[in-house]
Amino acid sequence: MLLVPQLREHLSEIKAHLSKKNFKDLSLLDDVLTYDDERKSLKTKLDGLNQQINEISKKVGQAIKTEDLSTAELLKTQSNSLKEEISLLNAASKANEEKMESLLAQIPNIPSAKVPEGMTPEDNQVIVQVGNRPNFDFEALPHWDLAKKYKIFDLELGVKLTGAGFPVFTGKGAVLQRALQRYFLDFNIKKDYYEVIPPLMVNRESAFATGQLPDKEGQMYYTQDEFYLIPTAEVPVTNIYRDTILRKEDLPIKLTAFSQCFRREAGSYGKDVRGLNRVHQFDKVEIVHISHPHNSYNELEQMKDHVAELLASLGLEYRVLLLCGGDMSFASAMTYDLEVYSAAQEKWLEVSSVSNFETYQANRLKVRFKNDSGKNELCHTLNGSSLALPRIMAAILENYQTPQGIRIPEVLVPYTGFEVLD
RNA sequence: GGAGUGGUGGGUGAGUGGCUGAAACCAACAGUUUGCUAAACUGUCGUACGGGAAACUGUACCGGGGGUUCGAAUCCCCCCCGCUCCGCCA
Repeated sequence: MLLVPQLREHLSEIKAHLSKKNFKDLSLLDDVLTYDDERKSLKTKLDGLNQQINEISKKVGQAIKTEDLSTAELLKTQSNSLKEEISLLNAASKANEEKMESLLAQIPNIPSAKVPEGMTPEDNQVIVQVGNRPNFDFEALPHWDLAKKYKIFDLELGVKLTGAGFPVFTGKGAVLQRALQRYFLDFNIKKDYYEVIPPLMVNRESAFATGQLPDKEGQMYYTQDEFYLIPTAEVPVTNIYRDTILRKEDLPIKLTAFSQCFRREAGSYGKDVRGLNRVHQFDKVEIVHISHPHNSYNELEQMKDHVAELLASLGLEYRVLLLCGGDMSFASAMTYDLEVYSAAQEKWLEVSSVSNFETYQANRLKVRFKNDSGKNELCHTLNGSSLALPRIMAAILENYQTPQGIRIPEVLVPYTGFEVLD
């Protein structure tokens, strides 16, 4: 959520930046400020009335002590008449704040100045493109065909066990999947990330704090115990620091976590969702930073470079996109997408998305640190995938295929124990 | 699932109606001193919002919500969560 004082101070700039995000409803911002004015004036009135009651109550106590019962009775009547006024104002102020919150929740994060203009994926800026694509002198198969040929994963079996979009990894495919998990984690740990294994279900508060609720409720699986299955490890991991005040020296906090991720992805069908391109349950290794506001964009660059290095180490051709305003997510201030080229599908697959949320999440999370003047200040939060497994798996299968089997990238061989998947 | 017990500031923990926004201790921070990777002493030390240029000041908050009362951390009701024992299971 945006911060109202910022909104007040930089209204016209914020409006200008938001239109870059294709956000049309700019009058919402003015409405928020109107509600905020009302909030303040109600608060002032209420505080004054409460003060009066407090003073009267003290006098009642004294009067009773000195056995001046008639004064006490008189004061009680005064207090009672104030109470009616207070309960009216209380109701008004509650309604006011709820309305203001709900408006505020509809306003997306402000894109950073560096975010390019644009509405569609075509407007994203390609920052770098690295690596070579394989030249096949045979007919290259998409990964869903390779999966059948080499028994790597089985989607039909998943349908039997659960439903569409729940792949069952089998044999060497399962080993490769496990190798990827471990390799990614080890790579992150070498770069000073601290590993956690979070719960796969979270409560309502956690889902709200990172912004999954209320807007994306339909995207999450929900259990009878009122827990949400996590759509990404970002949710539990970032929530570790919910409602905390950190010391400046603690920053940045760099965490990594492997988890299964669960997404309902309602209403998506067709070619883009074949094979592992889009599934309901998948594996992902996530990185999360809690950062000092002055350093967060530095850290965004580091995270982006970190993921790029990881992709390069797998020998995959990749490119880095700086997303344009219109293609960014609601809560992000700036996002890099990393994509690998799938030679057999002949298209780019998004395998990581690295974002700086600035204070947008931190405001809900209440993650703060003591700044130099001793005041509590919101941290910035960032996160990214490092990496999402299914599409990496797809890209490895497709790009490393030979007529004899799938070659395993060198860095993974110590983890798989075999060099060719056949 | 059954029974019991409890939720207070960064932590431990006192507090059963006004003198309690909250003792004490620990941690943290600042300073003094003896000078040596430490100890002792002194001081500071919750959060949010409002008013104010500021010093400062007001209000709210003792798991959450409601109620009783002039006045609630303290009494009543509902809900949530933790812990212990039993049961079940890995």
